[in-house]
Amino acid sequence: MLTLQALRHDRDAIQSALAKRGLDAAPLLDRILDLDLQRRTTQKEVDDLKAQQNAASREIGDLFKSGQKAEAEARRAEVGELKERIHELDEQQKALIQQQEAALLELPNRPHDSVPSGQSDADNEVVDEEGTKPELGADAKPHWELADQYRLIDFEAGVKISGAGFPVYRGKGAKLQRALIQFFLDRADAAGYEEFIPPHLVNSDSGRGTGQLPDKEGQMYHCADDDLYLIPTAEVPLTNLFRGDLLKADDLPIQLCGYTPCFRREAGSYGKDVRGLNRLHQFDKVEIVRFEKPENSYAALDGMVEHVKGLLRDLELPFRTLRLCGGDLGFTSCLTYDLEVWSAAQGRWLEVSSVSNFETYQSNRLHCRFKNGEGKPELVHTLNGSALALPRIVAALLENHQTADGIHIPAALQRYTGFDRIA
RNA sequence: GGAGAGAUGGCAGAGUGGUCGAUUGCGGCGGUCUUGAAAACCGCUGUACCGCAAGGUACCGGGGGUUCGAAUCCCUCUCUCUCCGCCA
Repeated sequence: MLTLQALRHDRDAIQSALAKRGLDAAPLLDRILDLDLQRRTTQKEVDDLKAQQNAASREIGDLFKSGQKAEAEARRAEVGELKERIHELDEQQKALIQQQEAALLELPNRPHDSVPSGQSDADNEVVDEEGTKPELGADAKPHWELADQYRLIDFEAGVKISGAGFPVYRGKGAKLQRALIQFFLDRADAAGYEEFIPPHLVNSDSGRGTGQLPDKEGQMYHCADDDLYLIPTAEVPLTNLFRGDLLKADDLPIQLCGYTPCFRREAGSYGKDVRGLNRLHQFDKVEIVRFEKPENSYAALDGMVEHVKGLLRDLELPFRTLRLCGGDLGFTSCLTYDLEVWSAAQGRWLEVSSVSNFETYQSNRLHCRFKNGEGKPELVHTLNGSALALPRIVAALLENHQTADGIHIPAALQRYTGFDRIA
């Protein structure tokens, strides 16, 4: 969430930045600042009363020690009244803080200056486009047909054992998954990201830390008996590794990566979006995460985008980069680049990566800080990106690289698959 | 699942009702010494909120209670550790 300090100092700028999301934040901002004023007023009052009580307690202690019992008893009665009033004000202040927290949670992150305003994904800005879209014949097949033809993925078996959105990979289809994961991890490692294998179930504190809770409660699978959530992305456990920590300036930047399965309920999805591998309840992803000093975070963001582009180039997939508009920008993000690959047989772009800078929005909830040059604790900037999510990559690989005599495996991937063609 | 022990500042670890926001060590910062460094010695070194400031308030796992006064006593929750049981 945004910091109160930012809201106090930059209210108007924040309001106009949030307008790019199509959000009229004025009422909420007014409410938060009003609650803030009330809280400060109450605190001043209660602090003064507590100061009186503390002073009285010290005196009473001294009186008892010097044997002035009567005097001490008299003072005790006085303090009784103070206590009542203090308790009352404490409760008031607690309520104010609670309301303020709730209001702050409703407020999304402030979009970066470069974020275009817009309503939906139609208004996203295409930053660049790279690679050549293949010319496929009229008999080109979508990936779900190819997956069936070459016996790579059994969607029906998945339906039987779990339900829709839980594909079963088999044979070369399974090997391709494993090859991609290994390829992505090796590339992340080469780029300086330390590999982690985190838990796949997390507690609610972790969900709150990265902003999935309370905002996207319904999107995560929840194990009610143990109050644990299946991770929707490795971002959650990886970022929460440093929840509550005070880092040294020398520790930064921190670069992590990890492969995990990801679980998403995807309530409300339908139609062509869910066909084949386009949208799943369980899928595999390699995630990269960075903790940065504020002055470095946007350079780091560019570096992450470049890293992802390198992967797509080596997979010989045509792709484009989008700068998300305010309306499409995630709740917790300041600036997000989406990378999309061209799905030749479906004739559409598929999102395969989302790279974001959250600035201090997550670290404020996480209480993750570092000691800056002056030795003062300061919130770190957090960033993350998919590098990469597998299903749509597989879809694009199958569709784009289909030939009359099978599916060609990109050269960079062959040492991982152990085969150069699926036939 | 059963029994017991514990949770204190960046880390380690004292503190069992009253100047305790907290002894000490390590780490960090500054200084003396040195050509430089190490060692030694000296000093400083938690966070948040309110306040122009002086200063005030809160925080010893979370929540509640007793008391004029709680790190310290009571209740409760969470977590960690040890032992036993079960088990990949």
